[in-house]
Amino acid sequence: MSSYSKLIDEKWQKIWEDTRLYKFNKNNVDKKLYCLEMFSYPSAAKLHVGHWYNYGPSDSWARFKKMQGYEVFQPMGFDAFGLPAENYAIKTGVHPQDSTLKNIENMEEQLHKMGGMVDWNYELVTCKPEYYKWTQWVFLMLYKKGLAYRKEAPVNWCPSCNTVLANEQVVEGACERCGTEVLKKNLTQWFLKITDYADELLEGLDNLDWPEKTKMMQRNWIGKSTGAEVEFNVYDSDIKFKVFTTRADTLYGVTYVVLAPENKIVDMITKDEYKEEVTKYQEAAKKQTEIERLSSVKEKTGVFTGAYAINPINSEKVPIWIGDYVLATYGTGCVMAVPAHDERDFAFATKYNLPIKRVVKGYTGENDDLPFVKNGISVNSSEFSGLSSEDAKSKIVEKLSSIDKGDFKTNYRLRDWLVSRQRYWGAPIPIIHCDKCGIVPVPEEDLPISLPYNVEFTPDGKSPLAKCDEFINTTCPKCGGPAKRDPDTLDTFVCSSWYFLRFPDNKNSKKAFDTDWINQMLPVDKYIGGAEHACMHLLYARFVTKALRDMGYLNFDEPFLSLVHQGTILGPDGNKMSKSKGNAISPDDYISQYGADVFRLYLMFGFSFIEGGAWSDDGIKAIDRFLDRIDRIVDRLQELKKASTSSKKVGTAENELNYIKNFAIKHITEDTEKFQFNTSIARMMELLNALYKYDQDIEEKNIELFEDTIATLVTILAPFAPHFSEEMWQKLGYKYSVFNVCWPKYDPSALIKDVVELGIQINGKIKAKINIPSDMENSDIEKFVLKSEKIEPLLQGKTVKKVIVIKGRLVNIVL
RNA sequence: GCGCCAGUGACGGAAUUGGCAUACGUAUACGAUUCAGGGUCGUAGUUCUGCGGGUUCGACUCCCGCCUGGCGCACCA
Repeated sequence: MSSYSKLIDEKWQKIWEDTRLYKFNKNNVDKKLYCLEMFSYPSAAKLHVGHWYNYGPSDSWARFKKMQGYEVFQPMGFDAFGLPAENYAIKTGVHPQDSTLKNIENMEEQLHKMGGMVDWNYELVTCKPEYYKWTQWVFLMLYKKGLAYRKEAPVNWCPSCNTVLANEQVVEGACERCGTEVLKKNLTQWFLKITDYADELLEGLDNLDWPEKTKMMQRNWIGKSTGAEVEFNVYDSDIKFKVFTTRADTLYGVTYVVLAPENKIVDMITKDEYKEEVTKYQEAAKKQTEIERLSSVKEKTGVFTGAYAINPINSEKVPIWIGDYVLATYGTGCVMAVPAHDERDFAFATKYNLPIKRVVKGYTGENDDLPFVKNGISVNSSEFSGLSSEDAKSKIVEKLSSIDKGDFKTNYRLRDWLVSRQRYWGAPIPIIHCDKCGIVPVPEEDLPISLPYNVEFTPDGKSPLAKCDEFINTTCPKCGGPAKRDPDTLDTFVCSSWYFLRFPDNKNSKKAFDTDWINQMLPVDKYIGGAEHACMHLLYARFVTKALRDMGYLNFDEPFLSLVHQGTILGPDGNKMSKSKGNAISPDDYISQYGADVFRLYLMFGFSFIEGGAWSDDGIKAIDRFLDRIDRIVDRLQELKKASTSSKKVGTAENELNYIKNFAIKHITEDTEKFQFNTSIARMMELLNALYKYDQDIEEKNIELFEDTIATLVTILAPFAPHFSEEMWQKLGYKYSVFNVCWPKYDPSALIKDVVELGIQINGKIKAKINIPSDMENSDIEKFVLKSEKIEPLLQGKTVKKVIVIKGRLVNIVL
């Protein structure tokens, strides 16, 4: 049995706290390293494996960096506003504030038990007025900069949560949280103009040390598309409309146009005899759920409006249809249909017997059956016939531009960020609505707009705050007349879009943060958290950072220079852990049985950090054994020191041990840097095995080397098993704390072996292994190998065509 | 449907500027132990990288096609 247990954890946690070992020293800001893990939602349940898997390994990385001499800033906080607490309140009657604060207390205690290197003086909690005051300030700044605006929009409405959802929170037409089908509803909502930054958000990705996959997701999400806008006139009318297209080269092939059913001009152009049909279709489209509307397998439908449009390039008259496969929210809400060269238009035209006109042919020999959607050579396109699709695109747009009927245009899939929620548990939007003065921002000095405690928040589709008289009624700061506060609260992603700026200056009561100080402390050097935030939180945080930079509050462009996503730990059965499946692993049970370090080590050793994988109980026992073995070798050293004197000999065995020690230092340093904790720990195990071997094989030991190697092992282990390593360090009789020791450096000369073993291949197949002095020349190696007793017989009667010698690795003999 | 990533012993996983495949651990077997069980210590094996082809002296690694799994996007004009 190991002497390590959770008692050791408690002992060192107390000592660390008493000695303030993890106090962040502001004077060393020149050596700062901001290591941030995504803060967590204070849930009622205990810390789950996911929390440990995020915070444990990240903490080890941070400790590793501290030992390398960095002044590590690793804060901890809580993303404390949001729906779960409110839903819980609706169900149980416990006020969100009460449950949230209690949960935070719980989680703080549990996080302490993990043994993280956290300076808790920098803690922040987003639902406390001293934090959300500044969330409101950020909103006001965005408003003043013209980046926050209100508009009526068809929004995603979850009838179960009774709230508006952002596009990102709708998954396959259903509410991300509760799975209920999402409906459309028209409401006046607050938006943040993230689209103003679309291009910079896209281009900035190139220089970030982020997982390629995540960058790709953001690129897709932003969805930059370059093309042209083309203006069509409605026949017999003054009405004009624009379409967006990426295939201006197919303009001669337009045989009809389609408007989204929601498009405003539909009612203006529809001929009387088609009104009934069109209205019916619009109603039906409105009733459709997102699922039906967006399903790509669904057959395309539409109705004719009776109106015609004039193609600006050839003055052809084409019918105007409406169809729900055209999205009101993308481009201009209208498309020009080229059935010959677009699959959707082709399907639609076939169904409704609309003409199909080829204007592109394939290159010689290419199959160009319709619909032919690739680039080719323009045909039937007047003076543009014969041009390549690429050339025709630009030439046609240039012509349109010259007659003022179109121009090059870039579109984005990214939409503005909808931030208002008809919910209680969030930061109130600091805006006042006055009948006389309209929208009036709350003056900065009046912040925070406090969230009242006694509010009826049962959902009925209205903002709970609207029903709270003492909150909603106020006076207009401009005219002094009676006015109402904005009844909505901010999306919690607003809270988390700037929290990393607040951490280093969390106690500042005068400003959200001090610009000079934050410019020194940021950007975050290493950001660690789940991949599920790739398109929301990470994009919003980048946007807010850029906006604040443009207002002069920051001098850097990107908040997170380097990003790592941890994988997911699955249940022992390989499925996602869940209570209902009964495959959840409770960290607490393991902590009390084995101690925090065993649990943390197992999480680092048993998986590739970014991959994750299925839990296994056997793995944790292996780690327990590993620590036990270290404990025993430390005891063994004490014994040896008492019993015998050290030999000064440095022979083969000593060189070998020294080699493995330096090999371990080198690789652990490199691997830990890259979050490859599993291989780092494997190298420690090898080093430990070498120590056991040395102890067993060698009678007269070089105890100094033996001790030095053990000390190195404990030092290297410290970031991974902090409590245990402190205990061992103390047992070895060294001065507190092991975390004040410098991370060891390896001696390159110790890694050069006198003799190396080369693999000998004949025609690429390994036939033998031969020891060769490492300084032997290639030509000598060749001679030596060919004459060696293992190889020579194999070459009898054969001609050696070629010998390839790869120094230090292998020799390949080609026959 | 499109895009990206992955597929390695019984298992978790290592090794990709092409160079001794399976480090480390688990499980298994055998041996040792003042060895009941358990623990501890030591030793051992796992014809070979999803499938088929190609390039090469040499391919887990590069190229082409396919299969399987995961993730993302999904009428974006």
